[in-house]
Amino acid sequence: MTSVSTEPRDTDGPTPATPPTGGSAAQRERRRRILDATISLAAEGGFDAVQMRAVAEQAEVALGTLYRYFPSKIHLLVSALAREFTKDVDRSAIRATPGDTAHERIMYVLNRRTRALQKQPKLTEALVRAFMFADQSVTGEIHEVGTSLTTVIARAMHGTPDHGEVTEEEAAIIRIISDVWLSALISWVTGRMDEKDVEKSIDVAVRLLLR
Amino acid sequence: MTSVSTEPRDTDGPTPATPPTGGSAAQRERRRRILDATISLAAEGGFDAVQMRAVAEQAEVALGTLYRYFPSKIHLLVSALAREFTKDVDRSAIRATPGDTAHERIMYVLNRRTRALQKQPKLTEALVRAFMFADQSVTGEIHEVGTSLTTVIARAMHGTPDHGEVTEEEAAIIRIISDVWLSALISWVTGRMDEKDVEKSIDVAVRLLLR
DNA sequence: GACTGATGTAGAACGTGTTACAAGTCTAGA
DNA sequence: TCTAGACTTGTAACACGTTCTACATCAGTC
Repeated sequence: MTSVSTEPRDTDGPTPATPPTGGSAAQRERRRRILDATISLAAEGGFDAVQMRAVAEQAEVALGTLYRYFPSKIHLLVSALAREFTKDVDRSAIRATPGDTAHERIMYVLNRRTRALQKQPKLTEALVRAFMFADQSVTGEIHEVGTSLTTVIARAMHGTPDHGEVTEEEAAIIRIISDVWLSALISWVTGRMDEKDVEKSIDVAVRLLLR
Repeated sequence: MTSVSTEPRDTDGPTPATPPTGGSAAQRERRRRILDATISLAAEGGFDAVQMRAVAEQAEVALGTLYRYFPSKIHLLVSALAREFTKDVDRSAIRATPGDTAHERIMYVLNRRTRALQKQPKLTEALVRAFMFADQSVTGEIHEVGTSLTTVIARAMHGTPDHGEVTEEEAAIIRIISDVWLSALISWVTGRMDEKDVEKSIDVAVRLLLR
């Protein structure tokens, strides 16, 4: 499925590849349709239902075109995840997070997001599995997701939309919280934790880390 | 690759399936050969090189037999991981972990294991990716791995081979440390962290959690 | 308006995980 | 020893991610 060993393989220069912005209007439109189709299929049937032929058909592009835009299924799903997360970041920039303490605010933000994901279990399963399965070639998209998450938590920590300077220590804490959140999400997706467990495990982590 | 939706599919009763113990001597032997072949192929070429036909050939069993023992590639790899981890647990039971503080002892244990994994990057990549990609049907094997890790950390925390009663709080801390360790391992496998980063991120987590 | 290179389309083809099947082999019990 | 049933084997077939190829279309340039 993934081949780390092969060379860059693409000798052609100007592939639209992945950038969300840039390209003609028609291209941005196609990209949007592809990601919409991905989300829609994932929401219905999870990871397995996101079949490249099905995505291409629903997005009304040829299979080759799909692969020109997203070089693999994993890229596709992680890009979809990145797009969704970016929306959240934009929202979180609008106003301050409610809550009196950093703990409360972080829990507010993460729980809100967790519940949103839990409303669409299939979609979440698809996105989380893809994220976890991603290899080296997906570094860019993964990083984008990580940055979104970090930004949102940092904002919640400080309680203001402007993400000021975070100290080394704060950055470390945020990273750990992200790790725990993702792990919990995986456990939930794979049925090893229920919704309560997820909230509790994050709550414990935040409490231990912020004391 | 994975289908959660299908029925149990096996109507026959006495499948050897997965249990490491039980079955005839020949069966235990076959199981061992299969896991050995898996590890060997993974060590050479990582996840992609563990091809079911190749495993079957190297283990000198038919493809159908391989699937009777391990119902999917993911089961196979996670079982291999579980076997390796179990060995570690057995070793850790033999004598007390060196180190004067819980922090030191935990770092000792995790770093030792981390370095062992880093010596075989391809193998680690294969095992970690499989672990992360596992779905509901692999719960049993995953749990086995989680238990091993928890046990080892608990022992290190207390400094004695006998894992006495762990408090709720300790259990929570151990879980978080496991999460961070796994996340770091993934980041390392996918080239987003180097070896130093892995150690540091765990060190920070342990320090923050044990203070 | 014709030419050219990039982009898109349709569909075949290939590789690997997984399943299905027919026939051989081994084991326990009569 | 013979037989029934489970277990193995070898092999074909299928599904889906991915690649490849031949042709159509479109945008920009002369």
